[in-house]
Amino acid sequence: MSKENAQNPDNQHTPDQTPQLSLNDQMQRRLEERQHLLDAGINPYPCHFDVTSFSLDIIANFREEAKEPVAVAGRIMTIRKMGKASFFHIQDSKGKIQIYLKKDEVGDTAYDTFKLLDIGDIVGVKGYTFKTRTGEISVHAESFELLSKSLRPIPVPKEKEVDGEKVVFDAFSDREQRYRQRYVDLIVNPEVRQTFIKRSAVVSFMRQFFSSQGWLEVETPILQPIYGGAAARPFTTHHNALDMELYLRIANELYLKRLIVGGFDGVFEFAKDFRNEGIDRFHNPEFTQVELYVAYKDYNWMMELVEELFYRTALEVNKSEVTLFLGNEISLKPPFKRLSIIDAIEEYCGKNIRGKSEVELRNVAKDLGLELDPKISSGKIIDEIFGEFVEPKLIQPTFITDYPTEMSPLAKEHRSQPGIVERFELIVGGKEVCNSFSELNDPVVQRERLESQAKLRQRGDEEAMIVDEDFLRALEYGMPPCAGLGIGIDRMVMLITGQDSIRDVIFFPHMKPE
RNA sequence: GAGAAUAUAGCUCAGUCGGUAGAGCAUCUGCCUUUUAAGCAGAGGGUCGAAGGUUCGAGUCCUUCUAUUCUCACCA
Repeated sequence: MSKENAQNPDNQHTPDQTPQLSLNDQMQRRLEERQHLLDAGINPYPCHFDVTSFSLDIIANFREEAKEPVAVAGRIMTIRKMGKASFFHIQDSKGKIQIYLKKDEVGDTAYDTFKLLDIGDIVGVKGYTFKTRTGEISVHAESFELLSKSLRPIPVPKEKEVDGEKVVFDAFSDREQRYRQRYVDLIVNPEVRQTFIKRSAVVSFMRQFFSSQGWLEVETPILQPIYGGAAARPFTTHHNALDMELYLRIANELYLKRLIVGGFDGVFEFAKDFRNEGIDRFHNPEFTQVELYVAYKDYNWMMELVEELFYRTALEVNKSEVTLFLGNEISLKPPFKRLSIIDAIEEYCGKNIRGKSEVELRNVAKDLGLELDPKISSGKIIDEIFGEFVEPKLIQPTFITDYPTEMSPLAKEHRSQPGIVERFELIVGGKEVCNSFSELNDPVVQRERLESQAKLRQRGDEEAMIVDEDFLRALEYGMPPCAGLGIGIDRMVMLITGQDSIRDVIFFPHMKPE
């Protein structure tokens, strides 16, 4: 599999050749058992096994009168040896099923081999279905086969049913170990597996939803010579042959809009984006965002699309429009509340800031007890007030609309109100989950906006955007009116699956080296 | 970047006033042919996160470091 193995034909280590495994007594014993198996002519790592049935299907389709022949494979999770007969559970991709193994049925040699197996080993079993005296649907083994010997002890928790509720003892719960060794987490914590299955279902449903509208799924550069489309610091890398700096994308917005210029009616991309910023339970340095651009539409149309998308995704994945997120019961049933950012501040702070000057806004912030950086201007002040006093209170899905122009250099000026743009964010549980606007398509205005960003940058704002001449050239050819949308997939999955940390919806969250 | 908490057996955790390491599960040996947190009898397993220091003596007290978790800051 790996290059190291390919270069090392002698990877049939004997125990004393593998000091890198840092053996404890349990691993030592398992290595010895592996050797015993090899000595007995049993390959502990054969090539294939023909599976005919899966655990939960066997249980679902069980009929008392029929002994169905089955071949199942999976990892041994429990063993109960009772002298000349044994019970064990194997776990496959769908769940667990009990196996019953009797010495006088499989033979002495096979039974002795079975006694060398451990919790964690992967086996294939052929036999027939039956129900035990205590009523558990099981497989009566006629033969079994070791498919992979496990060398490390697996922290399998003990489970007990109390009044139909499953009680778990000594669960593998150390977060650090769970994230660093996600494979172990997935083996022993079934709810973790379910979360990631749901994540996959969310993405496939969205993909199907977008595709069925006739929009095109596309791929755009991750390595970008000029990064843009968001306000964030990038990761920088270097291309050797070209001897040039490249940036890992912080967004793909500007590339997708080039494709709208190119004549597609709708394009979307599920994109890994990278932002060189802090890590906490809502932020991972690489995260997934879907961006969607649809020609001839505006942000009002997009709000309706987002309502439908969230609602239908919840129904599809959870069979319910209700979800528990950050301790709150959330309903994703449309319509979602809509509030302009100015109205939201009035509603939650009792302050009318409509038409206020920068000095007046500063006084409002002061009244509310907010310390402000003296350098920031009106738009940022409004954003600060909103972020501090309003956003955390928006628990049920709420569209916040009509942001100050200076905070949104890629959005189109509002059709009837000066100084603000046609933009919305969807806030759920006090957190932003998506961002959208009627896209700015006037190349002259866009150039002015980017140039004023460049000035902010010169004054030390590291997150201000860079002038992207090729993007402006594309707009100069003419981009139709267009609605754009970005949804943070990780946060959306947190919402749908009820997880309170982004690390619980990303298989391998970023960790410092061990 | 700041603060708080945590780090002891494969897993989950105790460990008192500083006196030389404990439990349950897992593992090993023996018994047990429908068990299910199987049971019964016995056994092994520890660089107490790392490095210094105080002390006759440190899992325990002090200092530094590392990682994780939470909160804040930064940030969507």
